[in-house]
Parts: sequence; C-alpha cells; structure tokens
Amino acid sequence: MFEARLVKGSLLKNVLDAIKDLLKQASWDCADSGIQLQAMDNSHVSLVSVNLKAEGFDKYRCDRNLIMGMDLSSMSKILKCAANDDIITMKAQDNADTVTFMFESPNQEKVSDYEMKLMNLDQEHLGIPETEYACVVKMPSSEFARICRDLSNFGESICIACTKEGIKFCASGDIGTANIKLAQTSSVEKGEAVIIDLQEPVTLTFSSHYLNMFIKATPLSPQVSLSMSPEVPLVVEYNIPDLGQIQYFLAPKIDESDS
Amino acid sequence: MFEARLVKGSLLKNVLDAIKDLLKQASWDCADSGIQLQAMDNSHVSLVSVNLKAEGFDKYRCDRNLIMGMDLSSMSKILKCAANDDIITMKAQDNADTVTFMFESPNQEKVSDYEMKLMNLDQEHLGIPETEYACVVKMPSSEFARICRDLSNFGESICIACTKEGIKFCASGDIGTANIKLAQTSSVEKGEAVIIDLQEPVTLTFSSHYLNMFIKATPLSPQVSLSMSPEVPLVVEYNIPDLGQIQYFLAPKIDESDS
DNA sequence: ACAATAGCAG
DNA sequence: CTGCTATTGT
Repeated sequence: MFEARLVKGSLLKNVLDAIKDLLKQASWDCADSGIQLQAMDNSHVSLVSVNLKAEGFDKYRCDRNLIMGMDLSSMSKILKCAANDDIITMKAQDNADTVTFMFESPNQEKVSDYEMKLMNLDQEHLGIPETEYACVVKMPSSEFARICRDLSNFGESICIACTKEGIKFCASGDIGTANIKLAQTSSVEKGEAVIIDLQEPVTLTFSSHYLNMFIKATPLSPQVSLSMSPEVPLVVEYNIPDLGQIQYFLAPKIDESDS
Repeated sequence: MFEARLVKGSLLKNVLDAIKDLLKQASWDCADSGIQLQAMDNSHVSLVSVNLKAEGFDKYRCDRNLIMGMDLSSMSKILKCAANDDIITMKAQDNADTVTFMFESPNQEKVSDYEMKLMNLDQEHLGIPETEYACVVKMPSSEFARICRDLSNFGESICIACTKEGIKFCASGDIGTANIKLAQTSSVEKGEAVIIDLQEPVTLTFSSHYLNMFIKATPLSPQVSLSMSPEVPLVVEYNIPDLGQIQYFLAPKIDESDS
C-alpha cells in the first residue's frame, strides 16, 4: 500500500494551488524515494515538475511503485476542504482505482476523509532539459511575483536580461514601456538577496501569461531561482523547505526579427 | 404606536442577511412580548422562524398587536444603509401602511431615517413541528457552516448521522466521496464544544442547498443546535444572545429505496 | 447568489 | 491563523 502523512498539510494545499491552473489532470508517480509529477500544461507550452521527497513526509510508505492519475481540479477541491493547520494523509491500496485523503484537525476532534477516483492518463514522461545554464538568478519569490504581475499589464511578453551587474525585466505595449532593474545584492540578507551566478550575459523573452501561472508557487518558498541559457527553456524553481521542489520550464519566445 | 430600538443595530442587519435569500416577503408580528416572523421559503420547502424578545431591545413599545408585511429585499436594502455600529429604531403608527427605520451613529452626529411601504400578505400561520427530538447536537456554528460549504461541493445531498460517539456528515458525487466526523468534545471549552444529547441514533439526509441558506445565520451566534428525529424536519437553531433566536426547519429527503 | 481574492486587524 | 471587509467575476 501507499501512505504519506504530512503534518504541515498546508504545503500540499499550496502545491496544488501552484499547479492546478496549469494542469487539468496529471499523474503522481509514487516510489520509495518520494512522489513525483511531471507534465506538460494543458496547452503543451510549459512543463511542470514537482518533487516531494519521502523524507519530507512525517510518515511515508510505498510498498510498490504506483502511478496515480488524478483530476487535479477535483484534487484541489478536496484539499480546499482541509484547514490550513490540518494534518493530511494520502492513502491508496496497491491495486486500487481510488485514492483517499484524510484530514485531521490538530486536536483530533475533527477527522474527515475524501475518496476520489483515479484515472488512467497517457504516460508522457518528458526529458528535462540540460542542467548547465549561462545564468542563474536567485531572488525573493515575492519580488519576482510582483514584477511579473506588474509587467503583465504592459504586454504579453516579458523580456529578461541578465548581466553580472544585475537583472532587468521589461515589457511594452499600449500603455507604455516598463523596465525594472534589480542590482545584485551586496548585503547578504538571507531570503532578501538577489544573487546572480553568471557564465555569460543572457537576454530572453517569455510569455507573461505563463510566468503569471508560475508565480502561484510563491507561497511555497521565500526564494525563487531563474535559470537561463540562450534558446533554451527557462527554469523557474521553488524549493519547498524540507519537502522538495517545484520547477516550471518555459521556452523563450523567438525574436521575430530572426525570421 | 410601535417602536423598537436596538443599540446593537448590526444584529438586525444580520437577521436580515440570514433570511432574505429564503424569503422574498414576510410578515413581522409585533406584540407586547416581542416580534415574530414565521414563513415558508419562496419554494415552500423550508420554514423560517424568527423570534425577537421585547426585553432584547433597548426600548420597546407596542400598544396594539400589529402585523407588518414587508418586502424583505427592500428591508434588507434599507438596512444596508445602516453602519454596523449604528443604533436602529423601527417605528410604525398604529394604523399606518408604512414603517420607519431610523439609524443613529454612535456619536449622534449622523441620523437617517427610511420609510418603507408595508404590504398585505396572505397569513399562513404554520404549526411548528413537535418539540422532542431523538438527537440534539450543539456545535460551533462556524464549524457547521464550514462543513456544509465543503460537502456541498460533492453533491446535492448531505447525510447526517448521529450516534452518542459523535456526528458524521457525508456527501458523494462526481468528485468523490466525503466523510467528516466530529467527536463529542471532552474538554468543555465554551463555544468550541460539540455536545450531543441523544435518545437514539439518527441518520437523515438533507438538501445541501437549503443547509447552505441556513448557515447565513452564522454571524448571529457562535453555536448552532441541530435537532433531529427520524422522518421529521430537522431544526437548525441559532440563539441570538440576549435577543431571541432564529430557527430553520427542513424535512429530510426520503430514502429512494423506500419507494 | 457564490466563489475567489486581496488587504488588514486582532 | 482567523475574521471581516471589500471587490470581482461567473
């Protein structure tokens, strides 16, 4: 059987909030080492990868590998029934076609369980792009979220330019033109820092719509990391403290002048 | 003449919020002892009963019994014009066909009055069902509201099963199946307690839509009481501290297998 | 009428 | 973390 118990159940609620707008359905791969999900979004533009380590759970048991295909909007509706301070346990029998979510209030006086049908989804296991990037930027996740939200008022594209001095975001459209520059932090205040690890300067343009989907993961981590190389998908990564991480991949827009 | 003054005017606003979605029009019966309203909802499915004791008002005068038929959505719109900390006074002349609402700000610097036409409504005075129940549960009203809201995601019916150990709510539908169990509270924290007074176990099923109408009374009281007997309407009761109470009656759904 | 959201207070 | 308010969209 499979069983995973998470005392800080709000983390799982947050994970679902971070992916449910991108993925209608997806499969959770459960193994001894933990739980993984990888899928292209509904429009097959971006790729989402979630990794939850077995050690991150307060109890974890997975006798046999198992793939649980779920309707994520149903799963999200179920998790909305959990309070933020509830303890969440996911369970499945080895060959069952259902999964059970159990929520326990901290004082144990309220216990609820929700059973949901699993589904067979096409397996689309996807090779994750290369691991060396010309530029890796770490910055406060709330800062990144704010920038994406602000710039998406100006246009459908957000341009990100990174040099060793700092990172610049820009967008332009009917309203006007917007530029936001962040300098690499000198003071190393943890969590507040902007840190740039640069092999070579990079300038790329991305869909603001997808960036705005990615920033829904903001509550999961105070920091976000952006990895970029020319003509290669951007990686937006949030580390979930003690539990794992969630990554989003998005190919850059091709500069129209290239054609 | 009739006059009723309520320093805590927000209570009256809350009462209207608690009934206006169920009742388009209704009659307020004013007597020396207080104000009463009883009516079937618009679809003649549930019954609403409001009781406001004369002693609950800060000033109360009712020279002759009088029945004030009102359009409750108009009354609600008028009460929305009162601030939450306003003092509210209702007034009517003995044979008038209008009622006046007066709102005074706490510092007396703003005084408003609103006059509304009364209407003649068919008198449908309704016998309230029996008073002995197989099972009476008191629980935090916010908990009950949360459960009704959560379970209504799963189906149009909510099943309530009560034993002396606790109370269980369930629902099922397309998304899956949901069960919520509350144990009778051991610690007698006031307002937080789940208290079950049980003659015999009861299991009944109700329309989630109507339960979701009833929980609009939640702001009126920290506690709600559910009274149930087999094949008899459920009573959902909120006590309005120092002022009276509001009760909702709803017949259980008939088990289809009975037919 | 309801749900989702954001912002703020306790 | 909860409550309340306000606001929005479906």
